[in-house]
Amino acid sequence: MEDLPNMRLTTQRQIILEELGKVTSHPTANEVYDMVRKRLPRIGLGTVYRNLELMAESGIILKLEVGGTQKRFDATVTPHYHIRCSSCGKVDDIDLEVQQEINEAAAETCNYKILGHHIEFSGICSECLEKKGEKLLN
Amino acid sequence: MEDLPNMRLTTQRQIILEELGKVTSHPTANEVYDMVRKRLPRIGLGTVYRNLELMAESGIILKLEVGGTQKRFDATVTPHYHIRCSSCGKVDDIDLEVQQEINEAAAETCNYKILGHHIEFSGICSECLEKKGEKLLN
DNA sequence: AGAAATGTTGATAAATTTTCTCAAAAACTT
DNA sequence: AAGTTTTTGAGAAAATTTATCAACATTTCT
Repeated sequence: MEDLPNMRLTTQRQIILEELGKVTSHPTANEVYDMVRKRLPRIGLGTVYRNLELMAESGIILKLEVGGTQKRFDATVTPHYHIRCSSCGKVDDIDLEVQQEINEAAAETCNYKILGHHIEFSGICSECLEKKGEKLLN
Repeated sequence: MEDLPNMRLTTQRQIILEELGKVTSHPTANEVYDMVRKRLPRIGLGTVYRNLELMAESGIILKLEVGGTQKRFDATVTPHYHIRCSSCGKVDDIDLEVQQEINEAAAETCNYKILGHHIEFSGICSECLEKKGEKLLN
């Protein structure tokens, strides 16, 4: 938690951040590990986990705890929603305006202090729709 | 997947369903296991996982893949939203009307076939707010 | 009712994902 | 450049979930 005093900019951190910034998918820690390993073959998986977690805590990146068993990470920190393919599990951004007003609506219905919200759509991506079409033709 | 032909109503299934129906929290598989074990001490954790999964697939209960590392289950299958305490991790229902119209809005912005959506609010529950207050006083 | 077929359980092993430990290495300070 | 603090990599360990399978239970078929 207390990582603001002396958070060092190591090669590992730079490259993790760069690689995450390159993709619009929302890779899991293990996928980031694979991406980073091409440039830093000796990096440890623990280092990737540790730094993704630290960066998420300090707000540099976003940690998505969406459907599926694994956490996913996103270099885009401006608020936006996601859609997850129920068939293949991939997660895309969805370009829908953020509805700040529902936070107030929510605050009235419960005694939580509301911090924010996230909307996750579920659907079938175009690739999987095509595959299903193929199957139906056979 | 193919569980419609002859899905038997065993004692284990009945009790899992009953215990899940008793609570408004959204217990994890392990919490359900603890609840059920008081009545069926010899039940296996695998049986609980297996049946929660089967019931979720057949639509009898809801599987929530909300924040946090564990899956949670809900005996209420009518659509509703959730709020998760960022401090203690518990999940409550939130009584906000379901916004069906955002599905159409989402459909226009991407080429997925939209199946649905879920909103997860994050906040601090009243218990945790109190605890924080106590800490500040010390 | 008894035999055969099918479905389920509990126990355990295994897989998956994430976190922890710690000596060595790297990055900052002075 | 020596001292201090932070980070790394490697591996062990923890936590959660899924798979395996023989024994048991339920249903179906004579």
